Amino acid sequence: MCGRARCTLAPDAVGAACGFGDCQLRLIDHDRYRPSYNVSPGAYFPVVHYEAKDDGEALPVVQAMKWGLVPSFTKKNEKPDHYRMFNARSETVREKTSFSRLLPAKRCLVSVEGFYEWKKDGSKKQPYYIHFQDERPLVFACLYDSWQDAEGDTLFTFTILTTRVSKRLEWLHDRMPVILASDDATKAWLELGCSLDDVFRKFVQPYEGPNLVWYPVTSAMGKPSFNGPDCIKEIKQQKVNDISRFFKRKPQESNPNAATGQDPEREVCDRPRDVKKTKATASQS
DNA sequence: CCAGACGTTGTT
DNA sequence: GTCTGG
DNA sequence: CCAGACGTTGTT
DNA sequence: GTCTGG
Repeated sequence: MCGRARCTLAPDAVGAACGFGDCQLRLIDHDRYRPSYNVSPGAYFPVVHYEAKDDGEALPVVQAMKWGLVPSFTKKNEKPDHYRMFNARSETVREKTSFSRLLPAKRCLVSVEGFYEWKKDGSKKQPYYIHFQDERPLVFACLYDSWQDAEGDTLFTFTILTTRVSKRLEWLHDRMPVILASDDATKAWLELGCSLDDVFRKFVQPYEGPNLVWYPVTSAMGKPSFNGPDCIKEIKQQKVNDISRFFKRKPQESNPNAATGQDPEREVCDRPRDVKKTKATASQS
């Protein structure tokens, strides 16, 4: 889960989403970040974390890092593979040596407008765009690391924690990213005020809120080179899907919208078609 | 002790 | 770096 | 994650 | 099916 996303956020929006709306965060390597409607591992994202200073102080910064963890112990001559560790299972992240070593001091936050997930229907694949209804950015719990290449250049990379899927999204997939949807949650992940056990029990959980919504988008965005606002433009459902549904052996049992008669594949209807800001009723979870 | 691995996804 | 396997 | 390629021989 | 490239 979570191998593609939209991130066109400006640094101030990233800071605000991560709970630093009241201060100007220092930017590191920000020129490397290219806002995009279709980002995959290997691309730079604006990442929020605490930078340890020499005097012991730790100040929050927005640093451009590549999606797809390249651990510090990677061989210098090795070619970085950003697709090997772009996700980390939250259920096992404390046991896995590659990730557990990062938990004490390499936690970070990544903010995006939304992410993509492909619904598999036989041989057909239909991508969906998943986002907050009020267009508030999502914040993912992440871990980062740095690696020195053969030339001595330092590469900063991160991985997104995943968890089992929420009830509302289980018709689509069985995994989802760990979404930190409150300032308490982002602060707990970044600052670790309480114990790791507490953080995992309280905040590293599937996001179940009803304001996380979705709609189908063009399959053209499956091509990583396809970019622009058309990636998140809602499309009408294909007839092919209706036909394949007719021939399905079993009906969809775990569909939370079945009782309401709502089509789970077109969950959100009343959203603006473009990127303009709207006066949405902001709801917090 | 040293050597070697260190991951997630989905699909079957 | 740190854990597992031999 | 998805998309796209996936091969050898001989001859010029 | 399976590997590579983005």
